[in-house]
Amino acid sequence: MNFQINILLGSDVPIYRQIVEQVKHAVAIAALKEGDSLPSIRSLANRLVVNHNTVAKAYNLLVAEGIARSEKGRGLFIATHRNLYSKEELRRRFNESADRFVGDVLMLGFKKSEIIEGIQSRLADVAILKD
Amino acid sequence: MNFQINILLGSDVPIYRQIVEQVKHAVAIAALKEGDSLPSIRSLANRLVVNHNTVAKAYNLLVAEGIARSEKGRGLFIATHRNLYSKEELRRRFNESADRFVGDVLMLGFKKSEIIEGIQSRLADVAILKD
Amino acid sequence: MNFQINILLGSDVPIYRQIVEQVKHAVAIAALKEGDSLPSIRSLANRLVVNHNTVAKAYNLLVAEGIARSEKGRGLFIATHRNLYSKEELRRRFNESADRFVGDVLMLGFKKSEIIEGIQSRLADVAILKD
Amino acid sequence: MNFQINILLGSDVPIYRQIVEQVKHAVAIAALKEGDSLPSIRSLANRLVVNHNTVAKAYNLLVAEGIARSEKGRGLFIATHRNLYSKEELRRRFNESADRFVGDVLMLGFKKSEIIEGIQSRLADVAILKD
DNA sequence: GTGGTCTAGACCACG
DNA sequence: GTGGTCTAGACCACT
Repeated sequence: MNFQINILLGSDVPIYRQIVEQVKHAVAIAALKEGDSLPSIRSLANRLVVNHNTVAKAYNLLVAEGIARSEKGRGLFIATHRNLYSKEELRRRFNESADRFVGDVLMLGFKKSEIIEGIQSRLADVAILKD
Repeated sequence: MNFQINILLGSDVPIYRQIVEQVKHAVAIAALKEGDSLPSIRSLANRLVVNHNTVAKAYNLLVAEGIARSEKGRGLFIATHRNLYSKEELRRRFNESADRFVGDVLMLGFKKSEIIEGIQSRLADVAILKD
Repeated sequence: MNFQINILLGSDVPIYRQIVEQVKHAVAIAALKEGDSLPSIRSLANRLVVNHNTVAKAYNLLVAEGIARSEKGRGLFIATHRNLYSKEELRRRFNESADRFVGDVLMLGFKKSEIIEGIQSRLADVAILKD
Repeated sequence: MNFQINILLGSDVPIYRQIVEQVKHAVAIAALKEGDSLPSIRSLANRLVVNHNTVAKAYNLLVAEGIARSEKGRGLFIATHRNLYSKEELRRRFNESADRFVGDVLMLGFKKSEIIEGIQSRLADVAILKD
């Protein structure tokens, strides 16, 4: 299973949301498919060196959102894939993120060409991606 | 002066950050230029219907980042641009912003090509500026 | 951990700055090292008998200057040192600090030689450190 | 009369205190002697490009501290010279300023030798000084 | 428990 | 009028 979770401790986005979003992303790019199992709470908490309550919170959210389902005593499994957001919602979120990014780096003094190049370079580092 | 601040209450991004980002954006698109004055803390607080400390916090941040300068008893003004950060720090901050952005939008399911296009489109807005 | 903060109420230098300066000083003389935790906002506020927001403001400044890093729900820690500022900015800040200091003590009537001697004597305290 | 006042607008020490301290300093180094006249409020305010109330406040303080005396319709004159501070007070103030300066620049990463050199260089720029 | 955000309201210093 | 500091107390998110 080519599925991996990495968290940033210093980030402003909480750890449990990082986990949720990374699972969502893995589902979106089909790195995780229906029926695939997720690591156990304790093993993942152990691996990420975070409190197991944090992982539990993320898993609860995934279940609440219908992305995963829990089977008592067996673990967590990916549920049927559904489209998670509407097109408009996706575009709105994209623009929100993009505008913050652009504002930040423009104020740092980066030029347009440098911004494009920089993004391309960071994208190149990302391993598993369609396109 | 065609400069306006609007905030979204109930957003997950704190009010003071919304203010900071909008001022940054205004500077980036040259709606605010060196020497321009910002609305007074209390008048802006009044207009946005938030507490004046919230505006003060935003303004403090702008001062800390070298974007504005404060003159006691006179008000806040857009500062002359100076190269505050070292090359490494600039790169670090760029990567931090870029990784956050890339992480966010990849999780939303956008593809590399879409991300590049999206950024280019958002950058078009700031055509007035360098590069 | 031989680290203690004491404040003078009624001083003309604000409480939050006293805290910032004492933490900086502790780091300078290596009484605080990378990874060391700072007292929690509320416990320090309690101990100093000041409002927790005042401590929070001091801690925010330390984070902004890259001296500390905050981990939500865990506490504040001394950050790894990084070269935050550009050469020009470092020089500018040095000169700013130096000019303020020189101005202050010249106005007190100290002579050049006394100033140099005085600084050397204060620097002796931080003998543990570089150079 | 080799007496000059220069103010820093961006400083954290208020303009009126800068004026007071510079007059005190001039008295301390005998650039101003008993009976010397000070510039008129309006002329000084004009020269420094500050509000004349600010100059008036400074002059009031100088009179209140017994450093100057006002003669109605004629202007302000330096009063008899007295020692302004006790030795202990002077030393305490020196150390306070020195410690803040040292703390600041050490945190900026400057080394002891650089600090001494830097101070010497800034002192060299100061024009009128005994020693 | 931790830090982060916000409000309401006060007082001060400066111009 | 301006910004700066501080208090008291609330609520939230995270671990």
